[in-house]
Amino acid sequence: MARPTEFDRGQALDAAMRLFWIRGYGASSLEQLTHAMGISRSSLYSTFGDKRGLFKEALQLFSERTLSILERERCEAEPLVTLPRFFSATILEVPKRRAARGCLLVNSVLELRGVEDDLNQHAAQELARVEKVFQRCFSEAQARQQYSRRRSPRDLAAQAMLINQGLRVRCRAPRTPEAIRSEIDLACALLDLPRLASNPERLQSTPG
Amino acid sequence: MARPTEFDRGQALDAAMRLFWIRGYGASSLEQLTHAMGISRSSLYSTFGDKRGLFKEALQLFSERTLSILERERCEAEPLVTLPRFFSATILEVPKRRAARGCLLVNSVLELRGVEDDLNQHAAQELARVEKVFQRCFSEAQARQQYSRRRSPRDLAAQAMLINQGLRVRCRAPRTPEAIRSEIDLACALLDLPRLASNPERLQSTPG
DNA sequence: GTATTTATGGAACGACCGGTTCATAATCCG
DNA sequence: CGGATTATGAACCGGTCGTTCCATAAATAC
Repeated sequence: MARPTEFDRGQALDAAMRLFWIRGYGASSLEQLTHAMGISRSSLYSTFGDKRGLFKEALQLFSERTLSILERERCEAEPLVTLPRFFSATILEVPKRRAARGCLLVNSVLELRGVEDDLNQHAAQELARVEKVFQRCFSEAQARQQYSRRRSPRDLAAQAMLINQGLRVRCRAPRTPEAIRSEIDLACALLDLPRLASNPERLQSTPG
Repeated sequence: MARPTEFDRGQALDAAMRLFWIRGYGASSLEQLTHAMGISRSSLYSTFGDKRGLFKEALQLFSERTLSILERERCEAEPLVTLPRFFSATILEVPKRRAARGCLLVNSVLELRGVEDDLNQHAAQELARVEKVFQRCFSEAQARQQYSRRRSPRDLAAQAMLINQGLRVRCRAPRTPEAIRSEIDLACALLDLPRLASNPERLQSTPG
């Protein structure tokens, strides 16, 4: 046998994902990455291959976290409130700095088109997985007679994703928390979904 | 007197804007910029100051072009169809490659947050000017009794901008023209705006 | 203990970055 | 033509990029 790895692979990947989330792929330098991850360049390269490999895993991690939040909300309450609660959970009920990161998948789709097209496709595919969960929400809501059947779940999910992406763009622009809150309400109204309860926002000031 | 400038400042700026539009700010190197603009580094620096200054002017140029398209559509037809026609003019009735660029302002807001915050603010401000025109469209449509007064023009403009941003994200993801077309229809439906006529898409294959 | 295997930190790589400098080319004025 | 002025291209700057390499540290097997 031989010397065991000192760092936690999952923790290191988590830190890398957070940096990519804030600064994007291109603007995250190796020095910043290794510093944030708490490991050396050689460990990074032996563990994740190269910067692109690390980024792919970060995209995957982000996608799975997002899907798990979405699935949790979907199981905890009626399908009709899944999306509003998802918006709230990922935008309002997080530290302000974190909300300003937007969505790593959306950020990556925009940054990498025409520059790193395979990474762009990777991000777009993961976004499609999210949209599929949106679709299931509308499908179940219609089955329970809680939502109009005028449109197919597929179209509704596309509309929801359109609005979700709009919200993630808004998050990256400088905006007050009240403005964000108001835009989430407007977003829910567009989709004929119930607005959030009056005070679900447990905003924290701790960085994350 | 002295030696006259050889290149056209406007043309050079236009070429720079196009490169920023495709590759973003960070991924556009000085070498690529000077090559695209057809001028040398010294000319670039004596004319535009530095890369940031050039980018600011590019943002401005893009914003004014966008606003002029929007104003043109607003004057040519009823305010109710301004937005659908704006979507069509900027997404459908352009070469495929150009549509894939999305919107420079949206791209910049996402790329530069936390990296170049003043440039990010610059882009966000220009987006706000676009939203103001959206607002005027809804205001006029309501005045002409062509649109419900249930919401204020301000809220309606915010909703329209949300959807506009969503569409610009979609444009940067790999999608077929038919899918894009369908999403524009879904976007218009969300806003209770008339869908586009059956065949307004004069798609070109020439690069631009 | 010794041999073996693997992880680690840090130095070093070539390439390219944005930005600057400067000698030269090109124009106009007289 | 000669002199003044300005645009231009190419070389150069220090710095940073992503990546590779290697000597060393740390663990197990014998």
